[in-house]
Amino acid sequence: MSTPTLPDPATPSFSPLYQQIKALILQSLQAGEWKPGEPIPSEMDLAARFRVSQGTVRKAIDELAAENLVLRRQGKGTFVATHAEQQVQYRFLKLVPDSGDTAAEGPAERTIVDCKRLRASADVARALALRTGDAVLQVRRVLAYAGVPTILEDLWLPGAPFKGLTAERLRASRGPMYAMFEAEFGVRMVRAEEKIRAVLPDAEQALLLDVAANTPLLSVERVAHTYNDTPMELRRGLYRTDTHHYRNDLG
Amino acid sequence: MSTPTLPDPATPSFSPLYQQIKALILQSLQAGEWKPGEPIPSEMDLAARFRVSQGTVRKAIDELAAENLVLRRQGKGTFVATHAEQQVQYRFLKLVPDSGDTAAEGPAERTIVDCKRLRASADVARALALRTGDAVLQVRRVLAYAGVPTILEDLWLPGAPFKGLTAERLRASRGPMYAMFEAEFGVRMVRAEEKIRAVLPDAEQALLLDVAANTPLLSVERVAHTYNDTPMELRRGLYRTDTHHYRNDLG
DNA sequence: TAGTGGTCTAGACCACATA
DNA sequence: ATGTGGTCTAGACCACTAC
Repeated sequence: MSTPTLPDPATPSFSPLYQQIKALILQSLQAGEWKPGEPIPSEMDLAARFRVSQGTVRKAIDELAAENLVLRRQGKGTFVATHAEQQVQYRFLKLVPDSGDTAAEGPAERTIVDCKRLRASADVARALALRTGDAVLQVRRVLAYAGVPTILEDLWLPGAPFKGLTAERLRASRGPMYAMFEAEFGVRMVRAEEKIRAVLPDAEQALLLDVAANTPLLSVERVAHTYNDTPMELRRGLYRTDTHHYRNDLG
Repeated sequence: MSTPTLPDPATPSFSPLYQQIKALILQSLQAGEWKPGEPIPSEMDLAARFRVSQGTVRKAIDELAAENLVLRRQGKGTFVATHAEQQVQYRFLKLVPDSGDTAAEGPAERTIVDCKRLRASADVARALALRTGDAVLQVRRVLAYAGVPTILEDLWLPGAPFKGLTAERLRASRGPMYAMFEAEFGVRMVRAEEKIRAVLPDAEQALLLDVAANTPLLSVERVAHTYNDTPMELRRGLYRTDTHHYRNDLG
């Protein structure tokens, strides 16, 4: 009944109480106090823990839910969001078949072309907030739909958090790669930004995607971030857009 | 002091009260009871009008604000969103210069190439929820940055709501086209969806964008909707991505 | 000073899921 | 029956804006 985990509400600090609560919950998420897919404590429990009203906790969780960090399920609880969810699988992949029938087409067939350790070039280092020459992993893979190679991806990961990642482990994993990152390396991708251009493939890329050298392709450069906006992946994708398109909703 | 504009809260219907309030406010927005840029009544006024608590009105407005239909300004009021706002200008345009310095580059130079009335083809009619052969307007324009033609747009508008739109009026208007649609035709674009592909230009397109015929370009097909998800514009853009890129944030 | 939206609380009741 | 999140209310106080 004495010092709460929290700055005294009587000294309102500078940010609203619910923002402070949100930050505290975020810290627990980041620290791994609750694992992806698991429920976090109920609103009442959190309210007691932080010595605020349930309504204040609710507003904090509302914002976390809006940012897709947690998932509310009525009657059951609030759960730590995960890329392994069936409903939100491939959250970051916006390429959809022209038919619009995502389900009929089934999951992509995935081929790991390559996975090697190397030293970060200047631009890779900049994107991952590393220093040039730091250890990184580079993965190249191809995704095919109905036997048609459609996506060629090169991705770079910081060496330290992904120590032990090999082509074999990539081939062995079933679901989305980001789900594997969560389960095996404790790295949760929370937000990403993409820069999209139209390009022509080089000879090797054309071969891997089975297209002519003059076929225009989407170049999608993605930087994915974990908590605190820490960049944890640089991904350069080449998308064929003869049977698929990149879909974007503008609110 | 008798019949409220609202179903009796004692008969809760099937959707939450705040959703019903939201729908009623939406109707007033759609009917033009308050014009773009103007304030809507205060939360207290709306609560009295609908005979619910201020908190319920607040939650309804919260959702409208999250959907960018209204804009809250502390201490001043809640305002009908508009495309003419300085801060949210070009809400739907995701092409940004590679330098990232949007401001330094200044607004685009706009050239109206063409504006004509014609009959809707099958695909245009489908996108605009019209019948093939219905009257539509077609506009073609080029946007240039620092003298470099960068965007070539063809857009189709339903004939009826845009009666009286001419190339002259387009050339005369200053701000974003969507702001002009609001002010001159009472049509507010609220939501849009885009399908993006990589393509090669035809001869005419290459000429207008001043690029070689084998230059890959982004094809951005946008359908913009007004209230009630009514499609009101089909726009096909060709973007040069040598100095700009399409930027997308994935939450 | 008055009015607006923003925060915080406390309590009642509802809808859903589980045991 | 119990516990969860979801809705609704009422009232107090804060922060910002305008006059």
